[in-house]
Amino acid sequence: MREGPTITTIAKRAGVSIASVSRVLNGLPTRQETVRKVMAAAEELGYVPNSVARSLKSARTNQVAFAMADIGNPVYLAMVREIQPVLKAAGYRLVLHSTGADVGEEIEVLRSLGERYVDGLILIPLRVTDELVEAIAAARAPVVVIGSVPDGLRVDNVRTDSRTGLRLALDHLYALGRRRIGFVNGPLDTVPGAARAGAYRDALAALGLPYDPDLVEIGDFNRAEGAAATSRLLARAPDVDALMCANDLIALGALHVLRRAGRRVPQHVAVAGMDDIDLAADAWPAVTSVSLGSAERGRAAAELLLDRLRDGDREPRIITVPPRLVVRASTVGEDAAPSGPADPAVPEQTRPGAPERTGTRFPRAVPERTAPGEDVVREGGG
Amino acid sequence: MREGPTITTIAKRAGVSIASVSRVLNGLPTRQETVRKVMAAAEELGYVPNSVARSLKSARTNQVAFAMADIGNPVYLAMVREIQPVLKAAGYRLVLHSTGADVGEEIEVLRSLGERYVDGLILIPLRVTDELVEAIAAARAPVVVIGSVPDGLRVDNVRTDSRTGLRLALDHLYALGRRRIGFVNGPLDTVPGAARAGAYRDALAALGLPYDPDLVEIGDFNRAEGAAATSRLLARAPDVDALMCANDLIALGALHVLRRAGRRVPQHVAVAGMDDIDLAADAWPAVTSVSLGSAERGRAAAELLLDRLRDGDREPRIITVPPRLVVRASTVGEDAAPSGPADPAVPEQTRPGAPERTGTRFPRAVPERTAPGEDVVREGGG
DNA sequence: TTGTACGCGTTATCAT
DNA sequence: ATGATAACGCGTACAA
Repeated sequence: MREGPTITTIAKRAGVSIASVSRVLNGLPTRQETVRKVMAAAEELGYVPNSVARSLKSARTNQVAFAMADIGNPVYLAMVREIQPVLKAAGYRLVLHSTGADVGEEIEVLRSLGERYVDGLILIPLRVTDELVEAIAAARAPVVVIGSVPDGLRVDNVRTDSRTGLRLALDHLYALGRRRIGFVNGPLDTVPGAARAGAYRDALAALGLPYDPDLVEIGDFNRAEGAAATSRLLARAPDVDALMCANDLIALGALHVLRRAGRRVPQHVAVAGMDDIDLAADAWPAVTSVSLGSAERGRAAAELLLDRLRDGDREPRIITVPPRLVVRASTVGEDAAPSGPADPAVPEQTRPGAPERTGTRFPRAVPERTAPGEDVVREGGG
Repeated sequence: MREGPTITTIAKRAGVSIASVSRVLNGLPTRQETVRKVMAAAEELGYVPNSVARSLKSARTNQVAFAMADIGNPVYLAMVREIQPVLKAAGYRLVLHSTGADVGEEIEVLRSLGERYVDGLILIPLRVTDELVEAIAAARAPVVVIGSVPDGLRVDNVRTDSRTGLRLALDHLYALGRRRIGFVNGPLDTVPGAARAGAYRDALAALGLPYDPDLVEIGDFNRAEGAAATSRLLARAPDVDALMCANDLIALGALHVLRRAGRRVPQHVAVAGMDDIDLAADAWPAVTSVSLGSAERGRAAAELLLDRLRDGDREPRIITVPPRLVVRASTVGEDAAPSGPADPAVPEQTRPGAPERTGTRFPRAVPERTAPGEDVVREGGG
């Protein structure tokens, strides 16, 4: 782990000037003999250009930051998995920031852009305060925000339409005959929480259903809190026949509680979630979910940022990823003998677009049929 | 997004030299009046020190890289979640590399350390080739390797003992009366795959059980391949009464296949996995798993690296995280009435150490009993 | 106490 | 074609 060689080292070794070394290394026109000597010296010394010095000179770091609340969240994880390869292909490294859903930390990340350690930032805030908006506007490097931001904030933006998404799910539940549709939401002071609360009311109104406060509960956007909130809701509204969950983790918690309470899903209570995370498809029964295109949003954000890094002066752009309802067993599953042969599997449907992914990642090679929805045939086995 | 101010800008504004600005900003003894002027100017201009220039001067970047196969893998994810806050607390940023389990990419990351964009690297290779070992030895920055490396390689190292871990699980299965214990392993050309293959044979021998090739199948370390491999194994050895899976994802795939095949878990076939990922505890039935301390290993690696960054000359250190068997319903679950009141919950046990985590993350506030293992009382309901 | 000047490693400009 | 030299922004001896 000795000191690394610099162009100066190479210059001495090759008996030329540092300028020549630089030219050779950068492929600028140089005499063959010089090229040979420099390359040889560089090879022998195991030269690797110092990216810090290069950054200082070029004012570019080839690094991009991604800041989200917690990488443990499947939605953010799905985004990172898309963002990383896109950036990598473009020659950028990824710096990860976990803000713990703390606005202060998000603002701190935005301020830190002044340190110039990255060329840009992809930010996905949970709560959008005035202070955050100011920080975004004052950012010293290009920023792409995933999520809704106030109109007038000139920033590249990737969003989805969770209102329409929730509407898709409620229409689906209604079409199945459900009329007592509960709603387990996340905190109202978060952007998604607030949006989904409004969307729920609107959707009910559009369907001609009354808004019943007893049918609404709030917990955090995770499985444990989702379970707790569902318990409270069940206690207050025992006649609920469907549960709309503000995200899939909440839905998984709901499934757990419903099973414990002896309620069959979907026979007694249909369950739908949002985000279409992998676990939703793998759950038992598989969870009907509104895909908000996490992966697509991640990719779009990365590409938007890369584009902006090429042309810093273009107008801010907004990309909207449409929601899709992915229907699975938790809303349309059917009864079956506990160990008997599978009933006709319920095909997974995607609306409104064409199906882009399946509810399961099992290869065709598996002998057993692994069509989505099959698990439901065992769910109610009692 | 105008050009950021530098110390030169501030110097002019405050009417002092750049040296004075630097002194003030670094808290060196300076006249009060000068301090005031400089701070005022810096404040007005919104000065933020340029980390690139600082790095060039100090030869430290305050960045650390973490390279693993795929952040989507729950084990690596658990590590990142531990590593990130530890590094952050020490003032380091995290640069993420996904190598896709490609040795070439891992070597590339090691070589790139010569670019000096990070102060150190935490690497978790899946396959350890001679070339990789050479690259580690020749690394231009401190490296901490998670996983087993050849003796004699002088590098900070965090490992676990998956052989003993697998032994714990097999002893457990044997104690439960299982004698036809199958093994669903990952690729043999990976370090964990090879180690576990040997451990399986050794453990069988120690227990006085014969080694039966029909009881062994190999797939990749994921759910889909685990399911496929399990299917093949079931076809070849229908009398299998226990399945040891080389990791939890494989175990989840096995659960799926067993359910489809009408085999009850654990009544007909007991299932055990490795890694103790969150999904193991949340599965249905909850999966008995050998914890290899992913989080602990991540934290240990981060701390080892930080320590090394403070003292680059100390001897390489090896930290071994002991495996623990976490017993859950997939091996010790019992029958119960499908919808009746819960049987005495099977307590989650941890061996050999004391229990450090529970099999569920539901809060006590949840009305229903949420003791670990409770799911098993409903599992066999058929 | 403060200012000048140099170096970190690279790229780019300008003579030669 | 090549070499000397000036930036990039910061920290720090050294001189004043």
